Amino acid sequence: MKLNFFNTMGRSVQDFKTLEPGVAKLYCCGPTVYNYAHIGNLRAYLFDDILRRVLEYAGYKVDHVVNITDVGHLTDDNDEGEDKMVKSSRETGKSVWDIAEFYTEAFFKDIDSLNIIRPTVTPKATDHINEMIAMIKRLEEKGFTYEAGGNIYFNIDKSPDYGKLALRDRQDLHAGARIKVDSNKKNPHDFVLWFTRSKFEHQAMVWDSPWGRGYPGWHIECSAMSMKYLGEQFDIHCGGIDHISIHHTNEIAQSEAATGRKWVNYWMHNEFLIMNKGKMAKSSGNFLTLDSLADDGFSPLDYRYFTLGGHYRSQLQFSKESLSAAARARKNLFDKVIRLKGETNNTPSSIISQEGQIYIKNFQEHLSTDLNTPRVLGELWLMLKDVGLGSQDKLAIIYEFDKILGFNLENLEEVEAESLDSDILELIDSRNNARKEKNWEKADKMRDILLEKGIIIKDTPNGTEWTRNV
RNA sequence: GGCGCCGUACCCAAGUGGUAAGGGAGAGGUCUGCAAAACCUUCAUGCACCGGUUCGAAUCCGGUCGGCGCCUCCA
Repeated sequence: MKLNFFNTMGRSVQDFKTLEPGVAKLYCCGPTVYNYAHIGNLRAYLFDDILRRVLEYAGYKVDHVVNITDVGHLTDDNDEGEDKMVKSSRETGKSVWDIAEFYTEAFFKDIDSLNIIRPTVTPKATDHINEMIAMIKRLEEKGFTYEAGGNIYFNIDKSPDYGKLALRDRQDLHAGARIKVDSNKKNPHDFVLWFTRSKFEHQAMVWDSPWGRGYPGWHIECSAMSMKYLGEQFDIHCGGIDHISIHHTNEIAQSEAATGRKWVNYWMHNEFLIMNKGKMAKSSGNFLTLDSLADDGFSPLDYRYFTLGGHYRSQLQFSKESLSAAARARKNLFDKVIRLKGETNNTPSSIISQEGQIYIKNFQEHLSTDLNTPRVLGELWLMLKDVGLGSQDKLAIIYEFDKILGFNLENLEEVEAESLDSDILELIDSRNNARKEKNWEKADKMRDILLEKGIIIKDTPNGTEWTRNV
């Protein structure tokens, strides 16, 4: 299966070829673990998951690395801002290390509940300080750094093609548009590799280094850890669209300066989730977590379905209304799968018919054309409505699609008929007696009573069924 | 100030030169004592607006209006 992805480097859809045949090396920027991930953050990891699944579907062995940033960085846009980890620590009374551990666990819990396949490696920044120091030394030896005011800076004027990812000329850069430029910098866009003299007090995490006790700049961790786990060159680097101009630009500058050659072949960036006419952001309080969605009765898989309905490179409009639509669609899909399992005695076709193969072919085309998951969902519904297709074929095709969609439909089971309280069973019994007597008024009244107790009644030709009103 | 993206039905959202996918909601119907579920049918002569190119434009070009993002940590 041939894959084509939009590469931010070059801004075009390009054929995907790996450096090493059959192996795809993928690095995705991960979370800073000072707070819960909000659903906008999670959109990025859902995108990573689709990408990873498609690569595996296409036959690649995937080395998937996601960093855990447990070193704090700037909180916000004013000079009085403090380290995020320190801030969280102060507010909760826990140590920065406990904060990091707590939110790292929360992150894994979130991605597990979204059916995101765990990355092959999830390195923590604090476990790789030595690798970062080694890389800074390498840059220092090659003359890309300078020391000023106690900090070590990367000199972007030594990188001729600085800004190539962001498509910007140095001259166009308007530094300090919103913040004061660090007066230690030779070029306003130089960035810190190692801090020893932070303007922020109470830096809780510090390490010894050749330049003094301090802590690393933000960008260096991704360069150091990706190279450790994937090598000095690898295939794909992804992250949010906001990373293009600064973080990834700086990662490229320092990585290629260190090795003297091209670092990453494909750059893939996901767009933002938009809520209330603006991006979801922790700092503005304009954000929701998976848990807060659960409070409104949404399952994590509802959110997974929702994000699949939009293309990863388009902003996605979030609202309770749009999520409800996705939740409804997801439920309809699951119901349909359960019914198909019943009809086929849980036996999908081992060989899909000629007509069915068309859907598989379209499915693959949609994915190989820059991961068009909205079209995959469209294809799925067309297939399900196709009267010329047998149930066993449909089930087999669904399972094929689900390798990417990731709803774990093969293991989907009808909710076990839990034992009901005897008083509810009695109500159902007596309602059926009322129905036999054609006492509809009484029967309807009892149905209302059951509904109040959270039981939905369905009278089918095979008898009365009930489900819990979830 | 610089850079980038976007504007498609009630909502979400595909489609980037050949005559508007899909989902949700809504409407009508079959079935049912009624309901629910299921199934069927229906739902944009038009893609912000104005010009232009073309046999043909939601799609390309120019302009106008509106929205979002980045240039600061940030998915």
